[in-house]
Amino acid sequence: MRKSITMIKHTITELIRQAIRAAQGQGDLSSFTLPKIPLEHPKQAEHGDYATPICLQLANLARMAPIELANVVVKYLPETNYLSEIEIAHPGYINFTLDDAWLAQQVETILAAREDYGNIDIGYGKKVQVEYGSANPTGPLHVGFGRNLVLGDSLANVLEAAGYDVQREYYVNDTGSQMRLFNETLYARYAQALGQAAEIPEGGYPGQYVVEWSQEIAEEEGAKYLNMPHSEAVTAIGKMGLAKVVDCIKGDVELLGVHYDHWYSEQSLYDDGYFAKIMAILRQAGHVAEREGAVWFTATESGGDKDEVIVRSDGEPGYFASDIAYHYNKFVERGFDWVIDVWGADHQGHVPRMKAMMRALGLDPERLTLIIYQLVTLKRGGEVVRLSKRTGDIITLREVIEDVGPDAVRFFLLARAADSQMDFDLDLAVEQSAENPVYYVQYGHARIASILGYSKERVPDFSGGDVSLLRHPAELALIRQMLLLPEVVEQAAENLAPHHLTYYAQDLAAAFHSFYKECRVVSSDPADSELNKARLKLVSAAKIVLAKTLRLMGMTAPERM
RNA sequence: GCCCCUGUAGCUCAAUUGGAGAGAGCGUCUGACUUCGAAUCAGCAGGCUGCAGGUUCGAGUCCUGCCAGGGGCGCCA
Repeated sequence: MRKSITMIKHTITELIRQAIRAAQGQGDLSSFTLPKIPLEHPKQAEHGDYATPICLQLANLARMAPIELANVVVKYLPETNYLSEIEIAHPGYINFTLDDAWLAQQVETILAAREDYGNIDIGYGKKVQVEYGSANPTGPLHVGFGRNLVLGDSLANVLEAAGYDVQREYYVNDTGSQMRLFNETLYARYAQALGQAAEIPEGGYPGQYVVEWSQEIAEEEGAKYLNMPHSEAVTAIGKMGLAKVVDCIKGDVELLGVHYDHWYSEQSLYDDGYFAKIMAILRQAGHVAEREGAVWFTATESGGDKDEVIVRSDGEPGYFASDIAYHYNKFVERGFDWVIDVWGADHQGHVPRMKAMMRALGLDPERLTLIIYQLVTLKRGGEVVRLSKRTGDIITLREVIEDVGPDAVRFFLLARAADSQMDFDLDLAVEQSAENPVYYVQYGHARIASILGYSKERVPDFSGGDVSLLRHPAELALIRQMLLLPEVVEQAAENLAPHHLTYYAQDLAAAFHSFYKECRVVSSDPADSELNKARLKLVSAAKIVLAKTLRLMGMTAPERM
């Protein structure tokens, strides 16, 4: 059973709310409705662990100077065991400092929570689907797609920790014109492999991998498809090709530690009747129009920026037809409360139509979130690498992972906000992978494992350790960092911004390394034996928090490196 | 031409969503291994947050106009 702990941040926020209400009840404050109470971490340590600027915000509403208001609020704040100091600072901040003894005690809380530490309850078990990756199944994954995978996968981890019921899905675009081109290419390569003269089609896929797959098919199946009607042969070979591509992609994502709950076939939307269903719904509601021989979704009437073709004049449904059916399936058939799609910036123009589609289907557009991340620019030694589909010159995710390592790739791709453009310099990535901050974090974890190993003979049992002995500034600083994990999870979940984890991970590791330098954990001095036990508890807790943070980012927590 | 994203230290990026002297990593420079891992620690230097206005008690963050970069504006996905 999944557990979660109450965040001290929320406890303090609630304390402030109660104080203001109490002051209003006693007539010391005029009555007004309370906004959300902001509580932040002051940048300077002398301002305490938490601070609220609420009195600055309420000054107008309360018709009082901020500093007077702060005085009133503080008067109504009850005594607690977790705050050692509450002070009012100019021009009206209230600063809170956590109590040292209370802090030390939190080590026990973390040890008891184990891998559940960091889990919070803001999702209330809401069913959410995160759809990410979803590259066209026409070849191995390209490096740039790594950002999509890492972003989506880490976000899914975070939402899970935040208490959502998360499903991870890969949408396999196994139909449409790109797929047909791929199949035609595959067939041409197959014919070539059997010594026939064949040209790959205009706009086809010239990559070497297609040649290899066709070769395999030729070896496995022989020449029988050469004697079939062309379209029949292409369909049959395409089916085998698709299986190979999907296997290839599954292998690629596996290398990054990405595991999907579900691979959803676009073709199945047509086979299972969802497309027919949504067409009937849209027609009945008057959201389609026929013009120029095509069937259009009149998005402009549902708040979209322009109309979109559903069925092309050649009778084939377009990609948007699938998108409508797919999302209808997600919300109505599969019952997701919330769907998050992770898309590259090259699809941003499509967002307003998706929202219009939601309205047309009678669904709340808020239930669909499109995360748009900026595309990765590939560089090699400072020069932009232009990828050419025409020449088949692509750089695969797999080769970069093999050069740099999965953890370093994940950390690098995760460490920026989705809105931030980023360059991926292949030469630099290999050169600098040894300096990747992920190793700094993992080293912290391995170091603790090493300490615990070292202590086994000298301090076989530290379960009776008294954490109240933890009073050293470096010890308390480490505990303070550990206490932030639930807040980071909350922040990352609320803003759909898993990149916060990478910064937190470094701060946490820094607090540990600093503590390690300052405080001897396993000392040979018998006078320190009780302190040793307390510190072994502290580092055990730190190991839990580091491991959890790494896991949320989809990285390994090594015992040694 | 219109729409979306971005512009912060030499480089790559953060900044709790409008809060207190704008912070990290890399790089530079100075120190620290004779007991638990130096893949580490302690410290120095580095800024007119692209430019100009505006809103606000308070702006890197919001508004307007410029400048620069990326992406989009297909019966491709």
